[in-house]
Amino acid sequence: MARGQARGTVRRRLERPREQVLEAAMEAIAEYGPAEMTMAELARRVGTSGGHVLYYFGSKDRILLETLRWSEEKHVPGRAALLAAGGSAMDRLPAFVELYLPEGAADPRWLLWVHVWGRTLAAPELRDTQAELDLAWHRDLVALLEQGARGGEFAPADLPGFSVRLRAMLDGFSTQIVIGVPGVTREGSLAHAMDYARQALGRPG
Amino acid sequence: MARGQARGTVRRRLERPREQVLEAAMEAIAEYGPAEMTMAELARRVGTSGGHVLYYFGSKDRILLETLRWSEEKHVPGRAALLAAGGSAMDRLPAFVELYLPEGAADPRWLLWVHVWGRTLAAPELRDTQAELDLAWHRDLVALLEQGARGGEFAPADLPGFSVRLRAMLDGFSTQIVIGVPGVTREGSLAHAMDYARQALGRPG
DNA sequence: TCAAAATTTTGAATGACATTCAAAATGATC
DNA sequence: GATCATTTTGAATGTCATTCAAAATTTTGA
Repeated sequence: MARGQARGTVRRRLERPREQVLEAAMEAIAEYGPAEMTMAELARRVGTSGGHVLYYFGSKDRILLETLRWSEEKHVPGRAALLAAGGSAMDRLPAFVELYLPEGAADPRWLLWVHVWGRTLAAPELRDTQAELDLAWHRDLVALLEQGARGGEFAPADLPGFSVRLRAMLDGFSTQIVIGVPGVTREGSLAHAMDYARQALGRPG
Repeated sequence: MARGQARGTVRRRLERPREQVLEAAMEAIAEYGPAEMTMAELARRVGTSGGHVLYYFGSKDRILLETLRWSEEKHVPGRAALLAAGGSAMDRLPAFVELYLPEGAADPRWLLWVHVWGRTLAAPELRDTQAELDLAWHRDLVALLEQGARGGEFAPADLPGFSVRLRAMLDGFSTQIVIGVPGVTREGSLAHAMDYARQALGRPG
């Protein structure tokens, strides 16, 4: 996974340069958006030079991709807790969806997703990481659903298929939320998603 | 709608400059993608100067937005025919979905959608047109569904709500198709969408 | 038909950027 | 502590969208 950034070498000036840069990138993205975040500004924030940031990460695309990964990783514990919590899966599903959706318009994590989508054809090396991050959500959603199925909460169904469909729907809503389409909210999107989920997974009887 | 481009003035050099530019833009986007299409290249294609294209359209954002509109307009007749065709709405729904989805990876219409999403926060003037184009799909989908409901094909339900959910799902699939996520295809996405539709609109009885 | 007025068209700046790179600084190794 | 490897810098480079003043062309009104 790592690529030479962390192979045992000791750092000189910057403490945890990777962390620092990604954190600064996230802040800059929250302020300006991914396209408007410049190497110079990012360098200024971590107290180094633009050239150095690029020496370290290789390209702006890679910085943004690593920032997306870093931002996605923050959700892992929350999802794990949700999976471990026990109880009704259907009752936990809204919390899962809430983790998935953007916090609101201009949520930096989702700004990154949309930005990275737009860069993927030109920079196909972005694809693997996206697939990997997506798979993490898929796995955990399917795991949650399987808990529900095992517990008899809903009829045995094509759970992975449902996960694919639900996440596609959530991607659509998330896109609209993050770019600020008027009238599309986190709450409304959650309601839509749960409407679909209840219909698709409805009680066995 | 028009803004001074077409208020009765006679054109000089270029015949139908708007059409020509948008057509050329579409071709360039199909070849390079929206971000990589340069003003210089676009100008070359229509035999004018980069400065002129911008004099005419104001900004690259506006060109891309107008190109998206132009590209969307091509779907209007197809949708209208579908609505006028009569017969089972559920049977016509797949054709609607096929119109909605990208033709495949790198479909220029969908490259434009994704690109415009990414520009929307920085250029909020893009929002109205997006909403307008989206509304056209929504209206026609609801109209098709209402035909089905009137014909007793499915139980009376929240048709507009279903349209919102289905199109969110289709947006999610379309994004993945257009950026070339491996394994996500037009056919699979159609099947997913119809799976949802049948479940949500299933027979009254 | 012609001259002023209006519009279009050009192409050369401008200013922002990501990226590259050679040189300088710093740290590791023996 | 001298050599080697790595990191860091900051000044080019090259690519763009965008701007703008000047030139070309068309329209208008007599």
